[in-house]
Amino acid sequence: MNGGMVTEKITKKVSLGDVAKELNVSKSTVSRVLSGKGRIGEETKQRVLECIERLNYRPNAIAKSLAQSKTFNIGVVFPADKELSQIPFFQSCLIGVCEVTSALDYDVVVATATANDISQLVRLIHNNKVDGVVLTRSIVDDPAVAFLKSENMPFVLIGSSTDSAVVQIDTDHEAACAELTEHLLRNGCKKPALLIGSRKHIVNKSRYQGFKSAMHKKYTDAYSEIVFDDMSSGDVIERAVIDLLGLDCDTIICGDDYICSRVIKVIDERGLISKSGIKIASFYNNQYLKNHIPPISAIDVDASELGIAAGNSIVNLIKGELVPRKMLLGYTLSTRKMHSVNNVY
Amino acid sequence: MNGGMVTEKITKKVSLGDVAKELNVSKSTVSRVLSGKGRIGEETKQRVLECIERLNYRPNAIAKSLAQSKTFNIGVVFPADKELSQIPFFQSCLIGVCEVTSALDYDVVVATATANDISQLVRLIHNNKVDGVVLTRSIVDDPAVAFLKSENMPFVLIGSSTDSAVVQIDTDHEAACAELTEHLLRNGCKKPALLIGSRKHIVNKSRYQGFKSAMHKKYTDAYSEIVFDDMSSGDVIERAVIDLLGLDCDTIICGDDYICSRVIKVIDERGLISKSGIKIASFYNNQYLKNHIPPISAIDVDASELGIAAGNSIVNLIKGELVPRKMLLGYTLSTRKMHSVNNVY
DNA sequence: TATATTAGAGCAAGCGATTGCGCATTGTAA
DNA sequence: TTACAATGCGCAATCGCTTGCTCTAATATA
Repeated sequence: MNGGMVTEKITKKVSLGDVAKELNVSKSTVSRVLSGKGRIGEETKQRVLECIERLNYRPNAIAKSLAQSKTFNIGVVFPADKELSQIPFFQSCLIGVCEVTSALDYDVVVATATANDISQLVRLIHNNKVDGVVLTRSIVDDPAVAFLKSENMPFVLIGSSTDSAVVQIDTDHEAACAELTEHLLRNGCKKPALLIGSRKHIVNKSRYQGFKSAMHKKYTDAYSEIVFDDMSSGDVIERAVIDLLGLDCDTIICGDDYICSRVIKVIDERGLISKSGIKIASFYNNQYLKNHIPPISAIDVDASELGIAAGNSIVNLIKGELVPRKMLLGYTLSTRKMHSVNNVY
Repeated sequence: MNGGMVTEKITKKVSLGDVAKELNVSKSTVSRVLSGKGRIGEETKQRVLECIERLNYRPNAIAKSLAQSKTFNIGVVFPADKELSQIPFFQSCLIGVCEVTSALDYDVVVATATANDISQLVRLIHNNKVDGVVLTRSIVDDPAVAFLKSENMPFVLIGSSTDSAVVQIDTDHEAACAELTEHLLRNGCKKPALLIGSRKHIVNKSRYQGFKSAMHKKYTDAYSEIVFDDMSSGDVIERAVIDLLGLDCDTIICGDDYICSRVIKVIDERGLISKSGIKIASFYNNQYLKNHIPPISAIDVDASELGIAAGNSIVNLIKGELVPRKMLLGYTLSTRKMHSVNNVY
């Protein structure tokens, strides 16, 4: 707008003291108009605000942190395990958390972690860099949970925990899996199989429950179940599928997109979809799998919504407000049908 | 280990002053043994270290930041645009950045941004919360780049820029696309088409160059090219594919996984893969697409490697060291063949 | 032995905010 | 008119750590 840019660039950052000096008022006064705490005359207030604007003053968050012993940062733990690092679920969570916390004037600092290595998280906490943490997945005996509790650090978990003291935000996986299963049974499925990862992941336990209860309602025991302890190997999954095919299984419910993609591979390779009419269902199926022909029925979860809820909860928790101990968010059952009518599913 | 836990939990955080007092030395001394700067006698040093250990003292990173006017945080800008939020590429980048910065005692704070909205980034910078920034995608006339330059904030870009002053870390997309194209031409492809997103994304310009130069080498003009301005709509992509099929195109090179998945859908729906033998190639193809039958040839990029390089560069930049202005990292051409021999590709 | 170095450690002033307390000044009730 | 409360602001301590400078004692040099 004007030619003053150059000189402006050269000037050092202006501090609260600078604007106080400029106005011949005390730093307290400036600080108080900024924070809204304390008693300030209307006129002074306006003068201060004008000056702040004019000098382009930006409060230094670090100094504020030190004075208040708060960081205004919340930590997000991001799984870095090989088999999880490709799942967009966490990415969406993160975006959701950022969205709310940013609006509440908090920032998000991330630490990656694996099931065995939480050293980045430990560093973060020990350096006092965050006021609270959100965990984005849950495993049983999670060392991260244990650590955060021992450090007395507020945290919320996206997922479920057997520890009723932790604040949990989750999809109702049990209900979701039950609903998916029932849908399949109502639509011609005779002998479904459930293919999920290790029960170390609590989500898998829930799904297993949902699956069983749906089968039970139908008074049938004609199902199979397979649980892997090591999802990272595609080969294991593929062998399991081959086994299932030998057991007259007519539908495979996959625990996540990764499993689903491997299942598809085995079936496609053998051209079995069209021949034997074996069908596939899944959870979380992402945009790639959504385009699969024939379509896959799936439980869709809005991960960014989980992130948003988690962000709100952790901030409230930090502020000492009451937060629900367990929140269950909705899901969507997408039952996709073929456009050509003869393969309704 | 012992029963002292309870009392330890109750005690307030111990500060540098506490350990100084305990040892009857000055705070400077403690500070200096921690930082390694200044002259300290060997014996005192040992005493201090022992005491730190005994009292379980953790330096307060905030106070350190204030004293040194450094935050030891680096910002990572994460795209939140709808069509990008599902791409695991950025997630891997992030993990890579975290890995190095954590080792160098820096933390990562993320800000999401879209092509139009960089307000989270602005907040981050204005609050003085980071010492440097890494951008994870490049668009022409990026407002984020302009902003960071105007704020005089060090940053590196994962991607390429026409602005030769910015530090860039990228895959050689031009070479990669040329190599992929040549591979296809050598293997029976007669009339390939390039399907990429808007040239606002610099990566697309590069690929276009690579494609053209490969075609030129082969002295052929028998190609089609299609560029979308709006990748977010799957319908647009699908219509484009139908157009291409009408043009006798025998191979489609997709700019990314999202495009690829839509292309696959159209082709699968029509059963064209087997019938007309149309083939698909892609960039970045992820674990889901990797399982596709028939296989897809693709350029693989190690995103976490890009993140690692970016993390190193930004830290060096912050420290005032020299960093290469432009780094090109490797890529892998995965030419997948069918296991059944009659469809080599 | 006298003098110049140097090693080891402390003092105190920052860094840029927040905040409890105290002191005028004004408004209000007695 | 007097006493008291409310209002508006400033003083200075504090948060926990860094760092330039100073001082002393030990060591090296002449």
